[in-house]
Amino acid sequence: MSDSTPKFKREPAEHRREALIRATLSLIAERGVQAATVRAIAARADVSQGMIRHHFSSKEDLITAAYEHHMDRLTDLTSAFAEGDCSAPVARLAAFVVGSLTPPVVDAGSVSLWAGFLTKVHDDAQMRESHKRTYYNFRNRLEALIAAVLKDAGQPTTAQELRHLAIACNAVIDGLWMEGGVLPSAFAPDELSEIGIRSVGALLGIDLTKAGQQT
Amino acid sequence: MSDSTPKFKREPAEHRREALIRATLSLIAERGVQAATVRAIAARADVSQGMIRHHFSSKEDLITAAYEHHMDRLTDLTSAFAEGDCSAPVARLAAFVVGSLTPPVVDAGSVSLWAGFLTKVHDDAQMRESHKRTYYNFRNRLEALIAAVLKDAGQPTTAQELRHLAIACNAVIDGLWMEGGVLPSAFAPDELSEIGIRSVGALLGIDLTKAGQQT
DNA sequence: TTCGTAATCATGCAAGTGTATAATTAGGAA
DNA sequence: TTCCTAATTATACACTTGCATGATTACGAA
Repeated sequence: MSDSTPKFKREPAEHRREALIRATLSLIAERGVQAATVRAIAARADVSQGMIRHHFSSKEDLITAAYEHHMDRLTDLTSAFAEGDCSAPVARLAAFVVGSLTPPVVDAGSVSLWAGFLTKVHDDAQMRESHKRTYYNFRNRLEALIAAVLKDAGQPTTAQELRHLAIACNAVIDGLWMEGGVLPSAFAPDELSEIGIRSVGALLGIDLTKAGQQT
Repeated sequence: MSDSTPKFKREPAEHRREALIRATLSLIAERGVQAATVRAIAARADVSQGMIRHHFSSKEDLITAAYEHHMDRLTDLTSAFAEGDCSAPVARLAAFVVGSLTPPVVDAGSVSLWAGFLTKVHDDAQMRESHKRTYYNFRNRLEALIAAVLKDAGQPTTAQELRHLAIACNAVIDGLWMEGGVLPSAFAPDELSEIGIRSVGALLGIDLTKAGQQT
């Protein structure tokens, strides 16, 4: 039997894993967690449903992997703003804030995705660990930026004070990010990032508005 | 056929609805949204599963009703703090913030519940409307408290400025509330409310720490 | 070329889902 | 008391879910 066209193609395991994760994320972002069924994911990735169990130990495992991928991407996306050519600490912090509060980081699908995963954090230990990791990852980057800004401004701070400031700034950013994603119509364009810049500035006692505008 | 004990009792419709909503909320808070099945809810409410369709047009309808009930309760719980015997605006605002950031408002089940509902906001119009209502309800109460504080302090403000401050304060509170519920071990007792008090104070340019301690 | 094997697919299964339906029955009205 | 009706239950149905199984098949190694 001479086959003309192969019925399927063998891919490196890593490619397949990525494809399945991408399919999962797009599905959840569009139609919610409950829409991410084994069959739907396989269909979107253009593979048979058996592939999920072959490349992941369970569907839950895939979901967890997708969550980590998504959160890491969000953090990276935000950090990329701060890593720009601007060298002054205030400018980098301002860029970080603006990056967190504008598309594509602020996005309905992203928030919905995040909320869906949050529900699993409650009873899944692995998920909780994953959330903890990404939370601290983001907050620690923020704390480092804040420390640099304060040092640059000649404002001495204790470690505890710094920690509190990072927690507070993180909270404003998270809160604004969330509402911006859920109720985009409730805010004017650039309103969120403007509020973010001013709020973080107020929390630190430093004016970030000039640094924020130049971005 | 002489019946000794009745096989069931007839209850006013409102009682049954409340019982079903309570059962739904406790179930979701404990084991997540996906655990809130028709059968599980009925079992917890000690009724047959047919009751759900009899008192609500669908399971989704029950879920929505439960969501509204929960969010209204959270807002009421928080507002109750501000309505205390303290008459000074700063004290009332401080009490509002502390109330938002301590149990029972800060609670793992509450946050998980809220996150579960948030995923539905994305594609269910009725849910989105409900979320919008509760969000504005909370934010407007906060804005009123802020306005009173600023007026009391003799700080004139424009409407837009007031709006921005309310959005920002709301964001910090939301962010802190969320992380406190999800990662309770990440914060010392009273650390959240302390950060909240200081942050809101910094945003408004007013010291709330004295007013916060007395609560 | 031949062949082994791991990747891939097609199919089936048991459990659980929301909903529909008809049979019961409590409790007030006549 | 006797009925009537709406609240309540019990059961069944059609469908979806995640997972397991065994048959295929691509593709590198020998």
